[in-house]
Amino acid sequence: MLSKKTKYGLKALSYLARQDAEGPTQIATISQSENIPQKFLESILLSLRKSGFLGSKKGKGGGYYLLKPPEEISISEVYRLLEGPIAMVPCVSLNFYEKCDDCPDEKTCSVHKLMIQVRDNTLEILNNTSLSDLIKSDNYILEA
Amino acid sequence: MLSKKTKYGLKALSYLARQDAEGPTQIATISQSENIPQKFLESILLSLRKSGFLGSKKGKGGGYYLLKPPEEISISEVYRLLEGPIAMVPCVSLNFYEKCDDCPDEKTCSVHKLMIQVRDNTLEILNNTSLSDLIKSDNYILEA
DNA sequence: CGTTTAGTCTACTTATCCGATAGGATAAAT
DNA sequence: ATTTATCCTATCGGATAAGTAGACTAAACG
Repeated sequence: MLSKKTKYGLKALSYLARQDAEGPTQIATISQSENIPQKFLESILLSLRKSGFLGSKKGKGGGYYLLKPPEEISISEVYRLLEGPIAMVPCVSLNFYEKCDDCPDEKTCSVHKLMIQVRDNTLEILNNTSLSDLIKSDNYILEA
Repeated sequence: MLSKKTKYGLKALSYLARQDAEGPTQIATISQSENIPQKFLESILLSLRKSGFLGSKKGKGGGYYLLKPPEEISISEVYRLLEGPIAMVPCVSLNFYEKCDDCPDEKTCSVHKLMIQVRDNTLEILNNTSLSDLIKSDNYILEA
């Protein structure tokens, strides 16, 4: 399940991408437009800033803005920051690998192999979808 | 993230599938072989039985056994029972649909569209993988 | 300067769920 | 009747998610 944090983060980024070069957008504006609790959104935008996705300006006329063009922001990066591993199980995670307590041998684990497939497919989508794809009205990268 | 419950459930089913027609297998046996806490496994097997995946026999010589051949047990069904929705977000779930609190309109939600893609891809894998695929040494249904 | 504006930071609350355990009830075999 | 093994209900601790409170800092602007 996708956390609200990630969902809100993606919606906020989409909102900013749609504003394009309109200058900084305030938290309150995004919060109201996207129905996201303001205080919660604050912390999300903060971590997006600390990871280099967003810039910010304080004081009057301040707010948040994208640091890179939407085309260069891959959803998989945002996902990993806000949600954590893309893999459904730590033992198949590329960036957050952890060995299972059970499973003496990953190679013979039936679940392991299945989850690698799921990971690869999800990764394919998230890697190849950018923020600019998200704000297109039709954003399917693969045919249904 | 896949819950331990689902992971344990899949491993237990795989174990049973490998036993084939050896008669009922006891919880304790599976528990020890697969390193799954016995009491926890009990409740998992119980719900797998109540949903028609497993049969059971009480008393001496009792245990659990598959009610259908492994080829006919789709992983997506097991997943839905133990884990719940396959979709990462309730508003794109086929079997557990729920409207989002935010989002006035799903059609214009950027996250919604992305999550449909992820769901379809994951579904494709889980629907087309059976328990018999899980216990094969090489069980990739799609080329890497 | 000082006031307003808006982001920054720390800490906390609250609720829910996951993983696991306890202990007795039930039913089958011998 | 006794043993074996599943069935069932209840419970518990810890982790995490979602959201809130409140004080702090910095920029603009008169």
